[in-house]
Amino acid sequence: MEKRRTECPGLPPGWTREEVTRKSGLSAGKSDIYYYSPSGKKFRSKPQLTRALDGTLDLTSFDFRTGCMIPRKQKNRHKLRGEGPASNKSASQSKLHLGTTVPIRQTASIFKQPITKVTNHPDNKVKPDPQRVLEPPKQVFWEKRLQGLSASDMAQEMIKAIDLSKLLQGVGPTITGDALLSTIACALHSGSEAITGQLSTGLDNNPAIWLNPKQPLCKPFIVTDEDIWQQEEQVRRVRKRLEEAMMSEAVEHKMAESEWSTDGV
DNA sequence: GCCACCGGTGGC
DNA sequence: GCCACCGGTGGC
Repeated sequence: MEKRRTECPGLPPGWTREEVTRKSGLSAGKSDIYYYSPSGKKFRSKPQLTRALDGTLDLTSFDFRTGCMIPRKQKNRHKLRGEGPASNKSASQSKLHLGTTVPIRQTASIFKQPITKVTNHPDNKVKPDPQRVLEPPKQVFWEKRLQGLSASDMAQEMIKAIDLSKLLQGVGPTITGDALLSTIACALHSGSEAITGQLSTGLDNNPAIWLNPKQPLCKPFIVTDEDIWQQEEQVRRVRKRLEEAMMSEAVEHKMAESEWSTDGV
């Protein structure tokens, strides 16, 4: 085989390595190694590659020819973390940097990579996940855009949030609002037993009183059938509004589509 | 003008 | 002597 282009395990997903065997001339039989970025740019040498991946990946221990990370030698146990195998520093210089050298990860493991399942089967191959490669980068703090938003129905009328304040009350002076919700959410997700709240009395006045760590920091409460029904009803109303909204949008979409098709092409 | 391909050489 | 790296060029 003269040309081989393969995914490279030492580089981020999307980068490929190619080995081209020289066919003629004095150097016939020798081969050249090329790397291709996900965008298709070709790289002919390690310095070129290093410049392209600068700040993304440390290629100190990257073997350009094989495409693998060279494992650090275990012989010299005094060698500092982050020092490449080609380090020319003398022992005394190394000592000066003891504890101040910022460790640099020597592998590409900060990137999500396909996993090779090792079996005895010789045809076993790495199967990259195309979905992950195609995943678009997220905008920084994109979640922030959702902050402070409230749901509203089609008539721009705000949908009232489910009101738990009457039913659930925190214990102690600071357990209100978000803190109350957090403590309940935490108990819901971390434990499997029934949530009863703190059963000890006098918690508001006596800071030394025994708290049950398995229960949220709220007063005992009873959820009635009426409470459950009210919540369900609220969810039903929201679902109905959503359904109506989606239906009307689908109708609009259909109309726009039919206009487009009758426009003539 | 681009680029695949091979030659030349500096550093080891 | 080897080879990583890069220059140069012929073919398109």
